[in-house]
Amino acid sequence: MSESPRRSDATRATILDAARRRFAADGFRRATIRSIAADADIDPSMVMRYYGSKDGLFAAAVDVELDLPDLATADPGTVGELLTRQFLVLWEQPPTDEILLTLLRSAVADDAVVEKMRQVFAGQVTPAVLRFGDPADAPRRAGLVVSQLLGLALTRYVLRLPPVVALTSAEVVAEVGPTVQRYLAGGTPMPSEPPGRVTSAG
Amino acid sequence: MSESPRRSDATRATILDAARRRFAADGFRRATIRSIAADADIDPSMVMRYYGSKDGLFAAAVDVELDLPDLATADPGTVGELLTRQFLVLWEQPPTDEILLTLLRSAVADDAVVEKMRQVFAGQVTPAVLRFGDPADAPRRAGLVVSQLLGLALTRYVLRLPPVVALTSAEVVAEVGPTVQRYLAGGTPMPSEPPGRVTSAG
DNA sequence: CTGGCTTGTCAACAAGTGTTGGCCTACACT
DNA sequence: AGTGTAGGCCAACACTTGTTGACAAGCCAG
Repeated sequence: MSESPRRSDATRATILDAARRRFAADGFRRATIRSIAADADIDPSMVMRYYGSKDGLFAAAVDVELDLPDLATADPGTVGELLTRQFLVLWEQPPTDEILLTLLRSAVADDAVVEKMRQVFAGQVTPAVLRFGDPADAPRRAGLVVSQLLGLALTRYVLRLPPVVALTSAEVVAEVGPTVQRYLAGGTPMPSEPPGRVTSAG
Repeated sequence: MSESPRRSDATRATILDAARRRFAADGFRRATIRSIAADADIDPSMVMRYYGSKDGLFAAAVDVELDLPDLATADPGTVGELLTRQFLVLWEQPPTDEILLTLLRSAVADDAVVEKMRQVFAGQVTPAVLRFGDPADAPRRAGLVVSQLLGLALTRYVLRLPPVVALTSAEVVAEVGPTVQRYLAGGTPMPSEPPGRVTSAG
């Protein structure tokens, strides 16, 4: 498969790198082929030649592997902190930091990217949670975990709310970790139809 | 103050209504003046005449008053659930539902809207939290609360992750309420230098 | 050196954008 | 009725976008 390394591989990589930065900084729609090409110091038409279209370039730019830790072998008591800490690493270290920022920024504006995020959720997050606790509950628990962690990413890396930015990594783990832990452990406080209890909501 | 009601007030309102819907559905950049005008069944130039520019229209469309409950007079034991429930109401009832969706969708793509969200945070959320617990800690606690609640909105109303969408309002309150409660109560579980406790995090 | 293929450049297209000015219509006031 | 003014529509501008095709330069095999 790894055929003769083309002479243009360097250009390809340069384009992809510039694209990741631009997409992360501006989101899908604001980032233009022309601006990406300018950053990479090449002609816009080259982007088209190597990636077919802007969509093709984007797809190549956001191909991500989260490499979540194996929750099955983790200490059940601190798995929430473990996952939170790993999440911070993903968002603060290359190359995933720019990719995730790109996904989040663009997902909120483009339906196609929303689908991509659902795939990441279903294909990488839920399976990780599946290896911990009751499998029947896994999607629900994964959803709750993601609601907290993506909210953290949103306020810390996109909206950059000062108090959230000010938190150190250790503080984030100490504050948010227990929340993730509780969601992962999954008390299922009150299903849809409790047998004999009173439902306070209609 | 309330001068003679212009004949065009109805048109103005129609435009604003269509704009809110379009902005909420498509975000700032995708929503075009032309599409909004088409929805309102009027000419695009009318939008310009009444709102000056697309930015002016947007500013008018996202003017929002959250009307958060007074946490000072609330039951301190269930304030987390109260705030979570109120948050759900905001996101599921007109007219705030479309406005908030618009803000969230657009904030992630436009820096100007990010600033607007910071203003809402600093001007409406933090003051509400300020009326509960230690004032010195308020921004930090408000940030954590918002990280959870905006993450909930993101996964439930924007990304529409199936397990999160499937939750009933009561279930959301039951699951997320305690998290908000814990953040609001603000144990400051473990600053930088814990006195004598064992820290499992490095 | 001479072909053929890759790599790169230039200019242009078609579509869609926000925005503007001119013109027609219809109401309100005298 | 006549007239001034506000409400509304049409066509066009200037600009940016993704995308395409023609054409020059550079490398490699013969």
